[in-house]
Amino acid sequence: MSVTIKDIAKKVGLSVTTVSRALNDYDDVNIETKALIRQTAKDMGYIPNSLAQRFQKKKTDTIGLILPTFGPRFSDPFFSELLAGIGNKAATHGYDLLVSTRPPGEDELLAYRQMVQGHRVDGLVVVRTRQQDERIDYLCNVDFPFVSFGRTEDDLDFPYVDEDGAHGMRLVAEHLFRLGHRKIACIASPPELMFSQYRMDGLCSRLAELGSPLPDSLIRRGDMSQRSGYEQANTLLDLTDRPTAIVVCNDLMAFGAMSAIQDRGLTVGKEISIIGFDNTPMSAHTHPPLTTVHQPIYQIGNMVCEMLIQCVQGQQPEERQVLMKPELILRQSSGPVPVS
Amino acid sequence: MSVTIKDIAKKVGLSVTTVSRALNDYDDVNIETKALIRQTAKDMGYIPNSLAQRFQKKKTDTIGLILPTFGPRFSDPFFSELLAGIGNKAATHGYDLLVSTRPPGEDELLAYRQMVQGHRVDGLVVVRTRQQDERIDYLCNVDFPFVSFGRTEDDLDFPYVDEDGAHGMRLVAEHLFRLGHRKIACIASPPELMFSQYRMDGLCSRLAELGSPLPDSLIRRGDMSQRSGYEQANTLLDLTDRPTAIVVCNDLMAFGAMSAIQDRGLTVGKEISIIGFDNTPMSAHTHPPLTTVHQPIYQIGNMVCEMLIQCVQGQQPEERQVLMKPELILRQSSGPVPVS
DNA sequence: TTGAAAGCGCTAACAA
DNA sequence: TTGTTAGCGCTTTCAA
Repeated sequence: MSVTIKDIAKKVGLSVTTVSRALNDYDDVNIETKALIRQTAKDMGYIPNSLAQRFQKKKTDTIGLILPTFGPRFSDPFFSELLAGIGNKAATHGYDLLVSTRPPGEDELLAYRQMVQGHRVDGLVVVRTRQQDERIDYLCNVDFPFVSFGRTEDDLDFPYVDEDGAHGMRLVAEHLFRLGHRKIACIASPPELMFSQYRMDGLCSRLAELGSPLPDSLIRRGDMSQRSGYEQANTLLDLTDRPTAIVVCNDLMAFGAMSAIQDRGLTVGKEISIIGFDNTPMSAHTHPPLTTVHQPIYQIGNMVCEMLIQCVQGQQPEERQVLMKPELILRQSSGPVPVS
Repeated sequence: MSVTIKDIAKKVGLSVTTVSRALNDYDDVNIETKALIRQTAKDMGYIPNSLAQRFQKKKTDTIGLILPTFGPRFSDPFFSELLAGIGNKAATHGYDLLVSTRPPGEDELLAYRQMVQGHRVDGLVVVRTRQQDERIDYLCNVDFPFVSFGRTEDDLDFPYVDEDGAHGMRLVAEHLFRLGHRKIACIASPPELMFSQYRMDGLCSRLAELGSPLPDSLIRRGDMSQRSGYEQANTLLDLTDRPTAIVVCNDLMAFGAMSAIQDRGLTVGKEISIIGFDNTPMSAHTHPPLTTVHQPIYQIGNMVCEMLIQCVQGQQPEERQVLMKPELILRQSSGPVPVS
């Protein structure tokens, strides 16, 4: 089986304590002894049993992430990029990443409990925050280290990174208004998701300020998938007084909306403008390319992870609550209102 | 701090042994005693310390996955869907998923060593196999449980799931040939990836059989990203004797290729046909929708995970090597060769 | 049906 | 500079 420090101790004729100290580079070990032990360990192919180490230290050197995935067809580029951002940063600090995928609901909170109370991870990343977020309530309650991507409604004082969705949408509103659009519709994301609220707030308030408020009759709700973007766009296109622009709360639904428009022989960016949100890599490569709001997901993953590791190691991150200013990426899916 | 079985033992006035046995549902415990203990445990909010359990049992109930990600901009829907397939299946069996992201190279193998020899996981999933795959050599050598998604060149006898890429590409070749295309080009994926080889073999051999062999001058290599699909397509479009169809080895590059064509004012599916491979959710929503080869990634993730868990638990999976037959999905990006 | 005790591999307080 | 010893929380053998 595996080589243990006991084996090494036996081989060199010293105690396990000394071996342990030598391997952990303590400086109360004779320098030659240390060299001998370390060489022997290497020769014997010793690799510490991390199960034992962790048990003993009560640290897992692992951070957890529970992805809220609905249904089997989960493939939002959002998550894979976030995962990479978190995972790569974790790796540079010697941390592992433990991932579960659970649909929101009963089971989800259980997964959090198991990670926390089962001592499976040292800290958690929470993503896709909701208005009243039981996950965050729980983690605050048990005082477990976590950092979230996103805020919540009741402004608890926990560390987070978020993008300023309201600001992003204000840019969108101004852009469309400047292009002359006055019949603007919107396909929103699920209202319980916190970012939906910020984005809608920004869009509605800015449009109202500009004197072109968004009527309820032109608001649709989708589930963030292409399919639902497609379906919701169709209900808007069926209206007798069709909108000239549709603001879509995430790129994926925007792609679906574009198909719906094109299926009717209309030209995106001419007859109808479409604006997305996320700036997924795909958005630069649709036809026409999609005007959208950039969200630096990979960097956000990096930051969240960095902050979490600081928390876990007992330091206060210098910035506990970060709000990133998004940027509007102009492409060809949005254009001047058509003269008709 | 956390509740331990010792606390429960104290509370009910029994030994830790009895508590442990009651909680593990041994049948040599008085039925009433058992009920009392379990109820008490629940009341006290006991959750076993998995660190201790695992250390003791020498099992982690965790499977590992190391994603070979190049560069920071990692967002292939392929991985997120595979991850969901593996993760969800793992969860139903009570297994955790430990994920690292490493670019192929030195560090990557080290990550494997750490997972294996540090007892961090009970088994591993290997993805994106390469021709001579050191990861697989290593795992075979140390006789560690693993299942791969993909085969290797030297046909070692290890468990895998793969899709029959050669077959998929044969379908593509036949489809284009039937549509009258004779000037067919190809944007291939990196040659060291095993699936590239199968796909190219299938494409080239079938086209040759049909009497329309693919000349080297019409083969390009990309890195699987949209950007590189765009660039490589441009080099093909610059040719004086332009191809009438381009077969692209993955959807992402196909999307890029479509943009390149459209940027020149050409119509995809009319002047030039494009065929992808993967059937990512996005492919149904491009304009025009992409003809592609379906690869059931989520299900493959499920199967790989299922097989691995069987291996880990010491059973032989009934099928050790699974090859799935892909299907051609006809959409509007491919059409009859233009009359010119 | 229950309990005492050993031990998993490692670290660390304390003693020598 | 080194060794002795205890202990992390749990399972499991053995004895009662």
